[in-house]
Amino acid sequence: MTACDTCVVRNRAICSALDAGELAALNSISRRRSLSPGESLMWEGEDSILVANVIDGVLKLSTGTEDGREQIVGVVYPSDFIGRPFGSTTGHGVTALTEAHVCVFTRRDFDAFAREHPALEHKLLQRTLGELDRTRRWMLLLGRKSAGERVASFLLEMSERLVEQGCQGTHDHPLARFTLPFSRQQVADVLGLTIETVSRQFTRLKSEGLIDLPSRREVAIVDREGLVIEAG
Amino acid sequence: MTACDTCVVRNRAICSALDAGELAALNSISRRRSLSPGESLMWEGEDSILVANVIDGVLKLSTGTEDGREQIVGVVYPSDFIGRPFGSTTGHGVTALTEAHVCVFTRRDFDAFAREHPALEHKLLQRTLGELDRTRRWMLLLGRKSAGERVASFLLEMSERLVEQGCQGTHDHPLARFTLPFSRQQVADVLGLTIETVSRQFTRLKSEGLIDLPSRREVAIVDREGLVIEAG
DNA sequence: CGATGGTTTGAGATATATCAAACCTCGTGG
DNA sequence: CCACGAGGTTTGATATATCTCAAACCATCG
Repeated sequence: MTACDTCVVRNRAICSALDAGELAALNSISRRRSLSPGESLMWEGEDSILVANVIDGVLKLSTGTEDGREQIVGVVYPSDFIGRPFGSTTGHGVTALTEAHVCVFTRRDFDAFAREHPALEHKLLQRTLGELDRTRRWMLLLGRKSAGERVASFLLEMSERLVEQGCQGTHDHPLARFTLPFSRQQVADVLGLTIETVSRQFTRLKSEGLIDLPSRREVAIVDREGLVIEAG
Repeated sequence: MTACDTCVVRNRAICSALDAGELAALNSISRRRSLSPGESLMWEGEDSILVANVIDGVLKLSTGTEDGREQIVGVVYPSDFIGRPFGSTTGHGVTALTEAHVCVFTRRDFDAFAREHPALEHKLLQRTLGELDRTRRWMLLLGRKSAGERVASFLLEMSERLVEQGCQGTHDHPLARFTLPFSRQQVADVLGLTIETVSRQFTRLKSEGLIDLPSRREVAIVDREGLVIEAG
């Protein structure tokens, strides 16, 4: 009985490419780790020592300029893969936004294992291609969208990605209501805006009846149609 | 004697993972194609039918909003891979910026071939991971940098990526002078700015002695140090 | 209850966009 | 050979979205 046997992301993470025996081998080089909100798993520019799978929680990937401006360049959810295999350095830090559990490997071990398991590499390739698609879509937002469009797009994406993926195929209806894993400042860092601008857009969308804000971290989408239009 | 035998990117593209026999098999499902500047190889939102390797030339990957705003989300050079294997649709158009030659596969054929050649998939994974890194770095530029910083960063990146990679390892000195494969409008579409702002930054950098502009498409980097500082 | 950290609101400053005109460059045809 | 026109580029004047700075506000927790 290994940790993998009870792993909740067993069927969705890249590990799903492996059979029982292979999984046992992978398990033997892995280590579980818990992270509290704000705790970092890796730092920008650091030698790429670790890679990991997200079991539980939400983490941000972020870079910054010398003078302290920050940009969140990615957000990862359960079953997502973290880190830079087959490379020497990580271009961004990885920090937990919520309580999180990850399944960690040293890059050395993981690289070696992956090279011997093409099915695993295939899953990783698929995941990486998907992440690249998503990242490029985000570039349109950062390069060309207004503050209002950015915030609306952001809320829609959140409502889609925060769905608790039960093992059974709960067929991915976007949420009408959810708790943001981000502070206002972090939302600003995702969208390339300032905290004040984000706050103003939130209140505007609320006053226009498109969303509701029951509490600081909670969002309810009242008029999804309208929000889609607002998202440009 | 196949087309691959004389291919100039033979040793740099993902094909370098294959031996002579495998290469012959790959060659049999490939097709060469020439593109003139402005010609498109795929369109945004289209079913993902083709993938390709760039042999020669520079191409842009771009998306846009309904109301006509455009954002270039990637630029590909010789030996780069184009398209979305293992996926159903392409999220961005692919258009030649210069005369270009590509080596095209149907996605069906390529997917099948790749699944049987792990070494090829491994190369593709490495390339995709690198592209993801580069794209995320670009997000910092789009989200947090000023117009001046963007243009300076752009020129530095150009000077690094336009190096003619000879077969022998000409060890990648960035160019002091090069011809832009972009119009001013396209530079604006890469940087998320307007054409006027780009133009003004070019003339400013020139007047400050950091660069020279011998002609519309040519750029000479006079003070690389200064440009790096300017890039933020 | 008061302190603290995050958030919202307000007033003003500023970088970039927008609109418009002048300016090159280069190819075409008289 | 020169005049012309067209497309792209630069320059200028103004508008505006977003940022900046500052204060008020609000939940939370000791």
